[in-house]
This record gives sequence, structure tokens and C-alpha cells, in this order.
Amino acid sequence: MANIKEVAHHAGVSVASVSRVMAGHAGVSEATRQRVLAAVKALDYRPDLAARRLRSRRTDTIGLIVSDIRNPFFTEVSRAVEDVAYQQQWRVILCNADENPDKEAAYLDLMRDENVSGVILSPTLARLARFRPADYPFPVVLIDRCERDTAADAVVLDNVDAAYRLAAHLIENGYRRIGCLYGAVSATGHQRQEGYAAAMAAYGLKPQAVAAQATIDQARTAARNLLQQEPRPDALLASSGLILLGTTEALREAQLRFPEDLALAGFDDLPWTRLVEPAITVIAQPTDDLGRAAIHLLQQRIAQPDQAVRRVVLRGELQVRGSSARRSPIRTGHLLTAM
Amino acid sequence: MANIKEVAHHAGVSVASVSRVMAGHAGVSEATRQRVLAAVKALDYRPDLAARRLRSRRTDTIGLIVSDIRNPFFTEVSRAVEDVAYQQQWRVILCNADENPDKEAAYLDLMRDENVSGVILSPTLARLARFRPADYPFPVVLIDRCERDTAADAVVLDNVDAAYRLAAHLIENGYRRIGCLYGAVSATGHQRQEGYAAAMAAYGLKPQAVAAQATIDQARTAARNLLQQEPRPDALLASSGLILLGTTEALREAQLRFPEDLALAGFDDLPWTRLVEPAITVIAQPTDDLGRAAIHLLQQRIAQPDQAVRRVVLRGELQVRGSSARRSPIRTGHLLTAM
DNA sequence: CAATAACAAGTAAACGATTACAATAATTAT
DNA sequence: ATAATTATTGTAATCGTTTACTTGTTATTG
Repeated sequence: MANIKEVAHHAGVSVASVSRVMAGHAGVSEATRQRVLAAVKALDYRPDLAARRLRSRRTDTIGLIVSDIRNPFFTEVSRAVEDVAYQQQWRVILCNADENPDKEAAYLDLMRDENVSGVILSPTLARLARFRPADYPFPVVLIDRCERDTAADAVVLDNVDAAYRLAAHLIENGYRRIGCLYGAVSATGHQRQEGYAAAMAAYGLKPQAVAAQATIDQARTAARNLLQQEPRPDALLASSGLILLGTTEALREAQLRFPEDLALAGFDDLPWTRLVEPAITVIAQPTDDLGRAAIHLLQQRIAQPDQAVRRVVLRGELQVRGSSARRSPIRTGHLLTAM
Repeated sequence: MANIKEVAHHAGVSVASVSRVMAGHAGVSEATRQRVLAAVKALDYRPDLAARRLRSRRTDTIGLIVSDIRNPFFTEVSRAVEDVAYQQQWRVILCNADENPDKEAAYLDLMRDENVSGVILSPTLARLARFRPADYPFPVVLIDRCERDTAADAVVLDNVDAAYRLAAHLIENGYRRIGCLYGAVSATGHQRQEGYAAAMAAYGLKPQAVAAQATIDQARTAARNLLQQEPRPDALLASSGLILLGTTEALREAQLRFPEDLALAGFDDLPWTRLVEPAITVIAQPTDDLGRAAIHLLQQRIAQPDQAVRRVVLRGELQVRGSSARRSPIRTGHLLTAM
């Protein structure tokens, strides 16, 4: 592979001129620009990124640390992030921390080693609790998870609001003993549980929330337990796509039909929620917007390290489907007038 | 951040010794090793990767180019690849080529710029047709797609065999007019169609295959068309998870029940295939093994550039479920005796 | 027309590691 | 005890860029 010296020699100019042309800098005449470009083409020259990064001290690389790319929510988000990044000639290093604080720490160290320009992070509960941007040698934008008092750039769903609306929808459709399965290991799960509890309280109902790991298997087990309760819940709210999946499996297993035996609703508008019969009522998350907003925030922070901290809060969209269909009119009517 | 010089000075040794200790090379006494380690700790030193890569001319980075990470098959594979890679201190650059040859070419150029140690590639049809490892400045391992005569390292499913078994299963369960929806843009789709056609031929049945883009929307449209045919197929075989999803949507839309109105079977054992009722018969792909095998092949190729070309062929596992349940005994008995 | 500004192009010093080679010290062999 | 060998350590060149600074030209201005 040709290097900058050979190109310079071939074009009859100095290496500085070649560098300037490659970087698109001003201060180079059209004539030399053309000669350089010709030489570049003739020699099939491409600047060496390692050398460039060493000298310029910038990598144009960002880290994306999520819990697990197999979680459809993160799959979508990462795709959005990568699309924007590559369009702007940035590289993305994707890492799966598996909600494991040690792994998360290891990946953050790796980001330091790579001298990344910035990181988009979906933090574990432990890290989020004491998160301060100043503790990191690079800009960080949080996604999906953020507490009310977190002083950091972040892009999140309004989880409390979304869960509130989802629970309120169930209540208004006549359900009373609504159980909630929420993710124990993330701030998001807690906030959704909070929104659910608030809705229950607003309608004078007793909440019954059960924490579960955000995996299909754990959710299935947790749902099984909830279904053993006496009296059995008449509706179930799942705080994420994976938990909804596990919960639905538990219902199938117990041969319970929705909405006849109990209603079902959850988060994340995944294709399969429209395939089961009846289709499942969900809160759709704007994953694409979320990913794009995150990388844009990051870019702005990189450009202006001292700008004020920003938080982008996105609204989830309630998709009403058959799984939460209105209950027998007798009870429903009663509630609606009581409101 | 401290650099190697400062560490050397702090430890009272030369930079060479520090470098040797960091690289874990032999030829350094235990005494100096300890002094260096102490200095490293004291100064919180981490070697600069850009400098190391520039000088050593190796990046310990691999590229992973797939069509779309949102395709669950690739989501799983990439997760497996990343797990193995990070364990060995390698970096992964993930790229989505969207079955677009131009994008694919752009990403391969990027791999060259990054001077990657190797690439794991799921090639477009166009590239695969004239694929020669020697055309690339880095080792390449193909995944998911590979022709019989491709002279390159590859890890693939035995697609023809898997599709044959899936089709044979339908036939043996009494179905006759079996339609096949296969991915038009990938070698995999074609091979699965081939296996399907072979099975149909073996049983003296007329194949009816329809090509579709491997997206949910396109598959739904294609399935609609197939369902319009007279006489209507009595079974449908979908050549990938996404196509199966779109096909299932089309069935729901047309209010057709499986297996009563027609049987259904496909590829990829995704969680939702067990959630619909009845559950769907599928070929499960060993995505984890596939990812691991790919990165291991790549490592061996990097270590021994001249070793013989290898192909790893994995077997899909048939998961029989309700969607392909045996048809009315009259016809079935007839066929089984005829075998 | 001289003085000054504006612009183009070149020179050479970084950036922070690795590594070939030389030099020295410590062992072992004779 | 000396030579030969081996194990450590240090010196300095090198990887391929970017960029501050210098020099040389050309255009502008009073």
C-alpha cells in the first residue's frame, strides 16, 4: 500500500499538501489539488488510520454499550445509531454488558484504551446511581435509563407516563386486579412499575407488582407465580418486550386465554405481538428516534464539551389491540361513571 | 494520561523494558517486571492503541458485515462472534450492508482503511458469485452463504438438506400442494428452495416456489399472492425467520387457520414461533455454533494464511410442532404406503 | 512603487508505541 | 581463570500521518 510520501513524490508536491488535500483543508490551490487527487487515484492511496489517529489524537470512533444486543429494543436502537454514525464516517464499537457491572466497567476501560470520541451507554442500576459525566475521560450519553436527578445527557422514554397510560387503559377497560411484571435490574423497569402503581393508586386499586430479570425464562417463572395468586389477577402488565414474551408463554402454558381469562398488555411493539391471537396491546417505543437522538446529542457534546446538560424525553405510543379488550359491560360501566 | 516514557522514567528502566513487560514478552527479569508493573499502577498507564497499531501494523480488530443486524439470525450470530472476540481482546466493527452491493463494497473498503486483521462476511449474491479470497487484503470467512464451488473459508448451514427435510416432513404428513416462499437476494434462499424442490420431485409432486425479498413486508405481499392461487396451496414453507413472520401475518389477514386451512413451516426457531397457536414447525439454526465457528476459522486463517481452505457445514434441527400436524388419515395413509 | 497583507507550499517536529540491534551483565563450559 | 554462551537491558530507528512554523509568491493598498 502506498503511503503519503509516495503520493507526494508522485504528485511532485510535499506531504503537507497531500495531507491538506486529503483532509479537505483550505489553503491549497486547485492545480495542486488536482495533481494530488490524480496521484491518489493512480496509487490507490488511502490514509493510514492508525497514523492519523496517533498524530491527531482523535479516533472518530464511538462506543455503544448496551445490556444485550439480542434484546430487540437494543437491536433497533443500535441499528439506528450505526446508520447515523457510518454516514458521518464514524466507527462504532458495540459491547454487550449483560447487566453485569464488572463487564460494564471492563468495556468502559476498553473505551478509554480506544480513546473513543464518546460513548452511548445504557447503564446498569449500580452505575446509574452514582453517575457523574466528569468521572469519564470521554463524553457519555445515556440511553433508555436515567433517573430524575441524573445530571447527564440522556435520551429516554417517559416511562412513568407510558406505564401509567397503559395501566389506566386496562383499568378503564374494566380490569381491577392488575398484576405488573417489571424488570428488576434496570431503572426503566422500576420507573414503569412506578407509573403502573401511580395509575392503580389514582383509581383506588391495590397494586401487585413482581420483579423479574429481563429475560424470557425469568419472566416466565415470575409470571407463573403471579398466576398462582388467589384471587388470580384479571390482567397482566409486562414492563418490556422480553418480559411480555415470557409472560405470554406462561399464559399459554397455563392454558389461559386473553382477554377472556385475563387481559394482557406490555411494552415494545414487536412484530410477534401482532401475530398472536388476539394481538397484544403495547406501548410502542420510538427506537429509531431514540438512537438518532442519542448520537446527535453525543456529537453536540463532543463539539461543545461545556454546553448545558440535555435530556431528551420521548413519548411512547399506546397501541390498543385485542388482548386488552373491554371487560363485561356491567363492571365497566360502573367504573366509568365513578371516574 | 501517562505515556511509556514517563512509565520508564518512573520505574528507572528503558521504554523497551516497559514495552516488553506490557506485551508479556520473555527476556525481562522478574525484578524489572515488578518495577514496571508498579510504575504502571502508580501512573495508571495504559498503552496507546493508535501508536501500537501504527508501529506493529496489527489492529487486532475484525469486521463483521451482515445484511441487517435486525434480522434475528444475524443478531444471534453477531452476539456469539462478539463474545468470543472480546474474550480474546479483539475488537469488532459491525456493519449492515442491507443486501446492497454498493454498501457492501463501501464497508469492505472501510475494512481496508481500518487495516483489520480479518473479516467475517455474509456476502450478497453478486459478490458471492465471483468471490475469491485473494482479491482481499485481509482474510475473509464467509457465513450463512456459500456456493458449492466457492473456494473460501465458510461456515454455513446445510441448507439444501434442511429444506429437504422440512418439505419431506410436510409431505409425509399428508400435504401435497406445498408452496415455498424463499429469499430472492441470498444464496441461502436459493439453496433452501432447491432442497424444497428436490423433496417435491422425490415424491413426485409439483413444486411452486415464489421468490421474495427477505423482509416482513415483502414476504407478506408474496404470501398473499401465493394464497390467491387456484387451487390454493395446502401448505406453506418459508425459507427464513423474517419470511415466516410475513407469511404468518398474511395467513392471519386472510383469516386462514393452520394447520386446518393449510400447514405452515419455516426456518429459524425464534421465540414467537412457540407463542402463536398452534406453534410453528421450524428448522432451528445453531446460530451460536455458527458464530463461534466463524471466528475460530478466521483466527486460524490469520495465524496460518496458507492453510487449506475449510468449510464448516452445520446441520439444522427440525422442530416439529402443531402447525404441520398430520392431515386427514385418508390421504396420509395412501402416501406412506406409496413410499 | 514600496510596504503590507494574503495565500501556497514546503520543512521538520511531533504523536507513542514496537523492535532490530548493540551493549552489558550473568552463567556456564573448558 | 578465561572463553563462550546466554540472559537482560538500553539506544535509536521506525511506523505514516498531522500541523506549527518558515519561506517564497502574488495580490492589494496607500
